[in-house]
Amino acid sequence: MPRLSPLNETIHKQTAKEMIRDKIISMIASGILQLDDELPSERELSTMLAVSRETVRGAIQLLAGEGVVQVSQGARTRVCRVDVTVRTQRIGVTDPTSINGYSLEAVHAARLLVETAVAADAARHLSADDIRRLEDSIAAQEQALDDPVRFLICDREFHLTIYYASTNRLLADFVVDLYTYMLDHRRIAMGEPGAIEKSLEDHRFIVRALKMRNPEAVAAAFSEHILRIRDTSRAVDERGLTN
Amino acid sequence: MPRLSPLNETIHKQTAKEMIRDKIISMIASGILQLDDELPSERELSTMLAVSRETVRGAIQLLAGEGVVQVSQGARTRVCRVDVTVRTQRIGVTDPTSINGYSLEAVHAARLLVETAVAADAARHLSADDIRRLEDSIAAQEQALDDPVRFLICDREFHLTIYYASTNRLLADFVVDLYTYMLDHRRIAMGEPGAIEKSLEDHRFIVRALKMRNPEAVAAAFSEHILRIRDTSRAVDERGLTN
DNA sequence: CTGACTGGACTGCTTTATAGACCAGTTAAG
DNA sequence: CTTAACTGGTCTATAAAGCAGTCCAGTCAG
Repeated sequence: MPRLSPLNETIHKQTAKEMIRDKIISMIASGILQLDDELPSERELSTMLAVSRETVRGAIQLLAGEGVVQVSQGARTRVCRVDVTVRTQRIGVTDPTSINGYSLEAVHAARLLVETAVAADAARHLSADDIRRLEDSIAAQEQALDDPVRFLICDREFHLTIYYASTNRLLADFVVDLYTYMLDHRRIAMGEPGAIEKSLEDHRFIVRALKMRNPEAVAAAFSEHILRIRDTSRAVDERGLTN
Repeated sequence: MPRLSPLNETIHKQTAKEMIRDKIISMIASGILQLDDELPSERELSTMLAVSRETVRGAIQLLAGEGVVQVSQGARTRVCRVDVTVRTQRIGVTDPTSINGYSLEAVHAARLLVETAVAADAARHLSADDIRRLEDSIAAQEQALDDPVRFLICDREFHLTIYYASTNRLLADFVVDLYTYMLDHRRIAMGEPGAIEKSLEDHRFIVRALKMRNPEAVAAAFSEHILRIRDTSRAVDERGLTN
């Protein structure tokens, strides 16, 4: 047993407070909660998440301390910062070249391998309903060309619809994880001139291939999309190093 | 946001006691601790796992209650049952056709896609040291032909050595997860006549391809290995249904 | 036999989370 | 404008989990 010795791993204790904090942060990072949105009330959250109100309050206090939310007595708590990440927030280190300890290049490579396969599988099982949802998403993306955050929300809807149309839920969940890991980096990358337009173009191309139900074409289109994301990501990193 | 609504997920609180319990169970399930083996002493475990002795004692009490270990004052605690699973133990349901909620077929498909890619990458980066370790493992496997549990321990060493020789740690970790998920099912499958011999043969073939540093050959050999495992697994399931 | 180990038991303490009550500020409907 | 129903802020009492340290009792090998 030379490489793995489970006995020596220390356990990772996390308080309920921190778990709830992370849960709220991930809602913000994924765009479910947007800038200036109201959080559910403390009492609502406590029943939703099945913890006491004190615990919810603890989590919100942490978030307030980090400047992520603005609390004010009598009124609901509001989101006032959206540049957050679950993991980096917890560890306290922000390393733009790695996600959850994995290099960005590793994530790109994994997406290239798995996501194309998942998408190809989705091409075989996409329902008419799914296709309509994808087209709706594209229409929404066209309306969000100058709002990176809103665009990313549509982008998420678009990608997740495809992932969950595949028949292998294990791989779909894995790909969703990868996609979620990348969200913060994508938000930065979306600031690049032309990045949003290019993404939209890729999405249109992917939908066209999906409607033809041609797995190979879908895989190719997805591969191109991911490679473009990778190159943008590399460019941002390069520029980040010279700044 | 039609498919995911993280707000309604209840949080999953797990006490340190339970985490340690699961950790010990997974050591038993993976064959690191075998029948009649002694557990490390409570004081050793507490320093190893960085928790208090009380917590370790709590975990052991849970295990004793489930009949997994036998404690006796003065002497060390011993393993007295090995038919355990981390997940099923916790959920209380045993479904032989699914792992962690994913269908066995999904796991096989995922392995087929990802594991072959990881193995091919490993072929390009395998060190001489790794090759020696693989050959040692094969020798050990030859000595364990009539002991399924011991064989599986060697099998694990063999597979993990290859996984971690690849350059993409994200995919390697993923594949290790898949492999670990399958351990219980493989223990059952190893009872099939000829299963161990076939596996050993596959391993020899894989090592030959690895030594040639031929990624395509390695991928092909791995693919064959996984397909064989899948077929054995299917056969066991079929038989299980007719019983 | 004996001494060094093992698990068993107990105390005191801190931290975390729960449940419930009440106060104070906000907001929108009447 | 008034008010009633919300919101967050505060406080209590209680329970549980975990930690640290100590001492007891059984086991086992030198």
